[in-house]
Amino acid sequence: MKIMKASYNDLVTELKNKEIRLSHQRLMILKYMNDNRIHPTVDEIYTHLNKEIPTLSKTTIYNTLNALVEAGLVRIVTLGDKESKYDIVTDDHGHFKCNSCGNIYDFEIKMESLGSDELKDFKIHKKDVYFSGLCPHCLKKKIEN
Amino acid sequence: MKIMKASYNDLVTELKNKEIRLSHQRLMILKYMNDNRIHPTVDEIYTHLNKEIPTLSKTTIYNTLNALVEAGLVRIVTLGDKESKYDIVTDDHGHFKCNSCGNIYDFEIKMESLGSDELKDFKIHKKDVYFSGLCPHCLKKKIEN
DNA sequence: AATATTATTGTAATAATTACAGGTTAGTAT
DNA sequence: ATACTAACCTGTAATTATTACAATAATATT
Repeated sequence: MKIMKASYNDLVTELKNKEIRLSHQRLMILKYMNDNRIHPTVDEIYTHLNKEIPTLSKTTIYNTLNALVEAGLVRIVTLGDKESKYDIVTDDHGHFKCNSCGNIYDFEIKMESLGSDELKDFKIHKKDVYFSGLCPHCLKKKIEN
Repeated sequence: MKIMKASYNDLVTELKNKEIRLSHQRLMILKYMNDNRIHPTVDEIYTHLNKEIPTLSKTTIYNTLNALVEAGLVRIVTLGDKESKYDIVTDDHGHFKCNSCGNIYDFEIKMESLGSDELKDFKIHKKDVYFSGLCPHCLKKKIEN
């Protein structure tokens, strides 16, 4: 997993490598994603960054995220909620969603072991593994009550 | 996988077991899901059934599907599209979505092999595996052109 | 520093899903 | 069979995430 958080300069380099033009908004969005590994929604990004950039528009966040997804720097996580979530960790890993608190937990997974004979003639571009249930924290709470 | 298609009477029994009241609409929707294993959207169900039940409302389809999901007779498949898809096969299996033709293919998968130490204290209710890429058919077309 | 290209912003449009109220139907008891 | 009650169906309106678009602003290059 891309656990290491990148420095500001690294982010600039990443964007340049992908031929994405630099802008204050884009860098702030990418920096937020890099510093806060919480699979944020557009709204969460907006709420947070709006304090620093009061003129920020949600459209910009959508546009930026779409560009980052296109460039492979960010992945969309669709866990059945209405709002899409965005993940800066693009290496293969699973997502667990707690149905009680809503938190999302990453977990490692051996994607190779998922190969299926039925798919031998398919070209697989993307593999997503989503689990859901109760996290240890909520499980404990539930037992106590 | 629940490959066997159920008879009409089986469907009636299934609903009664889950304490879902019988109605013409519900039975028709369930029958459609049972006969057409295409992971249909609400709109597809509506378009098809509207021929037989001209007064059918989309709200009814939403309500019915929500009830069926609640009862565990149907699963929602969220593959990044705007519209949700619904799957009557509730046994564990993976979904492959072709990015070219949009078709969804089921494939078997050993969900047990997906266990992760990191999740040993989690209560897992649901496991979803989504792949995407190109199906053999579209792959062949692409090579030819 | 000037210019051309691209990004940002705000508003308006789109579209999936849900809320709601009134008429209808299914299940049950008589 | 009939009547009754609770639940369902339907159509419209509301909600909400995302995209489209046009005018303004910022970025990169010469």
